[in-house]
Amino acid sequence: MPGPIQSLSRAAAIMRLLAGGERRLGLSEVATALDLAKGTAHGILRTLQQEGFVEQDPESGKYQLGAELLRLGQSYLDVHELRARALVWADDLARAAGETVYLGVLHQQGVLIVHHVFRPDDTRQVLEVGSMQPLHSTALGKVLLSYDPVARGELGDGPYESYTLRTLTETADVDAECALIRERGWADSIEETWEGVASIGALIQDRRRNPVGAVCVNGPIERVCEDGFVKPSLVASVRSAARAISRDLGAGRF
Amino acid sequence: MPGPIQSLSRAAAIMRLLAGGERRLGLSEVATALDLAKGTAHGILRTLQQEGFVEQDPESGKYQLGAELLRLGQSYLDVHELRARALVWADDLARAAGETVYLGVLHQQGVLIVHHVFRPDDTRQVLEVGSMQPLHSTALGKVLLSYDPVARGELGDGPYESYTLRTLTETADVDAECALIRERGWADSIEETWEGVASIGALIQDRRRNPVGAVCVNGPIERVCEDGFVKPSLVASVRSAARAISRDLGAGRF
DNA sequence: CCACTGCGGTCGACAATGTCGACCGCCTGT
DNA sequence: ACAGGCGGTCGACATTGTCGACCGCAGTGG
Repeated sequence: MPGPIQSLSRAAAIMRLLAGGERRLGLSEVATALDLAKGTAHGILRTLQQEGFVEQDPESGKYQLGAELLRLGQSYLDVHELRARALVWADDLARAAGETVYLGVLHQQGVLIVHHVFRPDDTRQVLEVGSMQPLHSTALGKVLLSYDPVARGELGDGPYESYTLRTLTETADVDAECALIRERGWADSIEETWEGVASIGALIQDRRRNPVGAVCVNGPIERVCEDGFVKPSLVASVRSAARAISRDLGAGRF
Repeated sequence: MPGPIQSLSRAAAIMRLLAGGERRLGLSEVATALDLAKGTAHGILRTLQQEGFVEQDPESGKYQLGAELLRLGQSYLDVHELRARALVWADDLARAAGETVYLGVLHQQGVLIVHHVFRPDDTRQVLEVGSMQPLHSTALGKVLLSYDPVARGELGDGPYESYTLRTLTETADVDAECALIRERGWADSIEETWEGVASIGALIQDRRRNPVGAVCVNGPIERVCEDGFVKPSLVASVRSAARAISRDLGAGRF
């Protein structure tokens, strides 16, 4: 049965729609947005609600995502092998670098953050686990673009979204950058996504040498850079952390 | 169409199954566990995989939960009104009490942790957001049991699971405890779930005075208790935080 | 080395199933 | 009081998901 199950795809589309709009959505809004008959949308929403994937505000009748998704998302993290192996290394890296550490994997057209170590002893920070970052303007993303053909395929062509003056928006520029990254073995991103923020990333491979994710350190440009370039000592720390995690995954038998 | 959509319910069951077993599951395992034809299970898994809810280990062919669940789970938190309003109050409470703070809502037969403030300046701790706690042996759970008839209904009767010597396992004992909680307006749990750990919880209501969740402080018995009882000052802090959050939700118009 | 057994995956017939659009009652704003 | 919008229901229809037999492969024990 090589066709996807229609009702399931539609249910997924509804959940993505609910995740996208920051506010609750009514039945009719959902139906028209996805071009479904109201009855059909209602049947799907009813089932999703029953299963806990969607909740309905009893006052307004509008729908939002449900708690079961949080629970299952947590289960995803529990099983995630890369994350489990990387926990301790990421911690060490954050301590050594004195900066925030992210661990990301390719997901659809972006990088999904699966682990986040707060910058040691600093102000309050928000946990980024579960959020997405763009492929073409972050260190994590550019690492994956450089080594994972699937990631490059997902990105496609055409001008990419610009976040700052330094964002690379042209296909040719990004591809050239990726060639450089492959050559030297690490990626950086200096104010390409957020003003004042720079990061350095490196690849994580599994036992078959397939790219499975990336680590990066992330911090204010004043602390991460020197004379306009990222600090070599930080690059070394990130690369050695990435190698350590890869070895832990079984890629280390050189 | 008052019947749930079969394929959707089955897909949900598959995801729950994958979330339950800590290891990856094969197609046949899934099919037999849920009493489905292999072809049917495969169709559902294929669709779930395509949508990112399930991933397949290309080596072994076995299935596990997918990254999209993490992303959607995060979106759930983003929209969650109770959590958004409670963020700052929970922080204040943690600082004032010097202990871990949890924020939980009823979900199925347990309490789902939707926010977790780490104990201030202490050792490394694991984030509990997304995990579940039992209803009958935690401060959060007993608060919800006492005020939310739905929670009481979900719990059912019969001896409950015992975690320590102090866990209440009999229906009558739990109900008596809940009556006491309603009378005094707060719940505690001293070593009823984990040895050496005590917690104090209070109810959060929305603008229509419906129970929507609970807050608690949680810490080692030596710091939370005095002479075998929880410290009154902590009780006061928790209750005032719960009132503050409720007021923020619109319940405060007395 | 080769049956054998288990796996994940495919196929096509069948009818159970989800879909559709008209309809209902309710609430809100006019 | 009315009109217009909402969420929700209903029943006929045929599209759609389901089923069980089948395929090729990999590991295994004789």
